[in-house]
Amino acid sequence: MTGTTPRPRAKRPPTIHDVAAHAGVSRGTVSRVLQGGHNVSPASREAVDAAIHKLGYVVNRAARSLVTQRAGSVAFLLSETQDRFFADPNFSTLLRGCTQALAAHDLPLVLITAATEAERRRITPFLSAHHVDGVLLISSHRGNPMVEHLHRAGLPFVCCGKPLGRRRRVSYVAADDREGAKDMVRHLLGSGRRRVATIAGPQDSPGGVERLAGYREVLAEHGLAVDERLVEVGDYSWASGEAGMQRLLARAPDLDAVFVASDLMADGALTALERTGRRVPADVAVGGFDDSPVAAAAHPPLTTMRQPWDRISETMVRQLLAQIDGEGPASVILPTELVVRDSA
Amino acid sequence: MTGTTPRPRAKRPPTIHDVAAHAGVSRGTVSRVLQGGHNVSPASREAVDAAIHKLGYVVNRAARSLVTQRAGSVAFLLSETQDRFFADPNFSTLLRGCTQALAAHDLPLVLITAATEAERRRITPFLSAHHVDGVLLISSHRGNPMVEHLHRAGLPFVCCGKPLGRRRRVSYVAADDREGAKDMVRHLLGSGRRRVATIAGPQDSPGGVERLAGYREVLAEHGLAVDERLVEVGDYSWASGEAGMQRLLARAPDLDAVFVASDLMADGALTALERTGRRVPADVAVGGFDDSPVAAAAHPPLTTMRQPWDRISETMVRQLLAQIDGEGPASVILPTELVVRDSA
DNA sequence: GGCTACTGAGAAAACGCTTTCTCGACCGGT
DNA sequence: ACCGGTCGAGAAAGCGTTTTCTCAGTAGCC
Repeated sequence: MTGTTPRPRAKRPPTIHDVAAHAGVSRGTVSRVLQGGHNVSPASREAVDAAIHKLGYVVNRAARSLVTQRAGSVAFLLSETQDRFFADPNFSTLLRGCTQALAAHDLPLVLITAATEAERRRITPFLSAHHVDGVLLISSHRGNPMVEHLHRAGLPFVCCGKPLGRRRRVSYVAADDREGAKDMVRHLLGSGRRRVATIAGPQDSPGGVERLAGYREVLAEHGLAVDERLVEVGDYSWASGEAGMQRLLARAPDLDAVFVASDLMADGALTALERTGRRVPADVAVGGFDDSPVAAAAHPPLTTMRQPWDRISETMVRQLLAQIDGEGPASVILPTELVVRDSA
Repeated sequence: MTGTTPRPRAKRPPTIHDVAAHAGVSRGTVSRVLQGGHNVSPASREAVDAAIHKLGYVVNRAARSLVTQRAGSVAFLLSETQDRFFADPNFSTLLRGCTQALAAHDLPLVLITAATEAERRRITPFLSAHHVDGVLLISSHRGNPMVEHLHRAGLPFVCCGKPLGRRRRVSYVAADDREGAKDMVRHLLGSGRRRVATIAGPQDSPGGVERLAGYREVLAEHGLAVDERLVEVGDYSWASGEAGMQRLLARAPDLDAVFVASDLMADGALTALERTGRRVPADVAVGGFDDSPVAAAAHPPLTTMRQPWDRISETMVRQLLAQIDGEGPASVILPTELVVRDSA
């Protein structure tokens, strides 16, 4: 299986010392140039730049970290049940966005999972020891212990989604779930539907709570009493959407629209509707949430609510960098966008 | 600024020096204990352990890196077109698996994307400077420049999937695409089908090539001539599956089975089949590949081929660590598993 | 001309750790 | 007693940066 081929053992990369020697200046001067160079004459700067280029010098981040007391990297911390997030296309979009936003600042992204208690124990020292300069916290379920951990460790962090814990003054960036839900329900009502049901998300997640609240608000706004038989709660999974729809149909066969808090659940709901012979959107209009790939692939394609993931990731990174630079926590809520397809 | 400014000295985390003082030994002894401690008496070891625990000491990785000349982290390098991978559930599984396998070795995973030329230019110095100890390379399209880059940088790396470049002796871990495809086609033939078509993956990806080769092999094995009208090539996307199926049906309306090289394409194919009134599996049997979430959610649920992602990630990490420890490159091919559902 | 003020750049002190190197202590064998 | 050998542990030399601190040189200003 293994033939031992001597891998070309890389010769030591050049150090600041080599650059200094080549440029005929001291190490300190090279460092000053590296830092953007105040107190450096144009001649020196030029000589140093030339030497850097010629030797292919790259700063040694470990050495820099040691003296600056900064890690020079940021963690992307998944403290949610893994499957829920890793399987979620939104997660991928967010991860990609954060990676790229950080890359622009020359900050590598360190991926950390902390779903189980064992994992949390393992990473806690890592975080307290400030092996990263800050944390992008992907989690939202109520009472997440990481929020408290991070706060105590004095580590800057920004949550994705409004945290449901009791601690206030936590920095977070979120889509406007409530407004998004309201827009979607208004859209359903706008097409003349009057018996609008909902399949909400889990009530220990901010999205689940807010989207349901938005649903109720709009019904009230339109003078429609909320009929609790029209409300189901799922867990964002396909199966829970299908099951929820079945229960709704059993309790309220006359419903003519349903707002589902995730596309995956909505796709499940479509299956349940189809099985009972109902046509979408003719008999029942269906509105999803997320604009995930499954929405476009559904039968019929789902009308849904797009979350601004690009802006969310970008904003999270901006907020985190601001905190690392000493600013206080802040929260940002970004608007969602209605995507009209065939289902409503 | 002449007087002593009473700067609120942020309390530094404890260093090896503090531990040594507490334990009444020298710094060297503490370090020896940290390294697993040879040449340390039980008494000293105990004293040091107690001090570490009491002070909550955590090693400073930057300082360690500086002296050991090791980064103490590993990169997960996505050098594929981002969308193709970030949207892929397999990618998430792989990423999660690698993160956890590395965590067991106390190695943080650094996520890096290098899809565009600009990004590649940005990360090349990072890699050549050995800011990571090794790379898990997620890419496969032909002639990926990163393979050459990494080799030149003398950085250990393991590819996910067999690289198609000309350089040999590259370490890689892959699912047995060819055997998997063969098993699936055999399964289709086993249910009595005789006009088995295929929608292959892109022919610049190893999976695409191998799965198509497996298809051809099994047909030959059964004494069936390969009818080129039964072969379509897609790009793994839903849309390309739908379009491919349409073209197949136009060219060969009598086909009674189709082996599709990805579940997403297979789902698209189902839609195309449904539109022409064909029933699955009664009229046409459909076999997918990947066992992605969409497979279970499809109508009907897809029979598919599961890739052993857990074992793949685990094996990749093991191979990488071996290389970092000086061993030569090696390649491992892992078997796939048929998942029978309703579509075939 | 004698101050101060500023600029550019070298010398050197950290930063926290690993790893020699050295040395004393202790052991058994002659 | 003497001697090679082993073992435990302190002293100290770095690892490659950044950041003082210092100082020579040069203006600027009365």
